[in-house]
Amino acid sequence: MPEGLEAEIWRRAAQPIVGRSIRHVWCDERVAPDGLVDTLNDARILAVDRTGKVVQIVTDAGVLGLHLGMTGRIEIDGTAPIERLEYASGADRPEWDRLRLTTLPAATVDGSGAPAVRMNDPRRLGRLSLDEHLELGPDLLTLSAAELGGALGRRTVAIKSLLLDQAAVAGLGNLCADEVLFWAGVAPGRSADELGEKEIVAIARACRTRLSKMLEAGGSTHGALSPQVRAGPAVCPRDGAPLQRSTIGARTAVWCPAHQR
DNA sequence: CGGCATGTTTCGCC
DNA sequence: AGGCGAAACATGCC
Repeated sequence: MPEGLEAEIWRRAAQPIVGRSIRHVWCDERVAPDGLVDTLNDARILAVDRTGKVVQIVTDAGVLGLHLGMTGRIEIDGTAPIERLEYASGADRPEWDRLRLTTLPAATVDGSGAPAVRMNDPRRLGRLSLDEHLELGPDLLTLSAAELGGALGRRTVAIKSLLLDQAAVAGLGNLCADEVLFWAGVAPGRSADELGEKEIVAIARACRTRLSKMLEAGGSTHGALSPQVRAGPAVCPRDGAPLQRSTIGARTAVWCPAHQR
């Protein structure tokens, strides 16, 4: 599930660890930069932030970045804010753990000794970073028409590909990009530079309004184009026309040719 | 077995 | 130089 919405859910859920000290760090060295463990041991957690899809644990010794990839999940104090991933195994095997971080004080909720932060990622496309400089576009939840217009420029890529470009707009993934275009009434394959002002306004507005609703509903899978709708032959939830599946930018786009033009 | 999956990075070609 | 598209990465599931 990890798109910007999931990262935001995890960021919120992680706030209880702010103010604690890191007692022990373990990580899968294949997905972490050298020196990460030594740097973070005994550091104090100052904040948990989000930049695009990246959850950032800010400490007085450095910023730990959690990139979830396609199948990464986070547990806080032994509790998973998002229980299961739509396009990943329902299993949760210890050998898929990529980060275990314990704190003082430890979790107070259940006294189970569970890590304060645990990242589990079956597919191992996710990774950890330390003091990484991120060059990302404006955030998906607050995107303005002016910001989107600036990102479009003279780009000739499909608008959907541009929305997935993290340097253009930060935090959108495949599901949210389809969802936003669905509500904005714009076909995903349209060249970015040929969009009119009204369409730019509609896309930016759809980001702010629809994505906020999806966030409160539970994340990227809670839109009109849910995984259930995407999976099979389905009709448009808005007008009943047959939905179309296309490959755009090497990803599957689901859209309604009747109202997305 | 083939194909597909919420993501990013890299490579070759304009 | 920089935009663009395809391929690669790693793994599980249907």
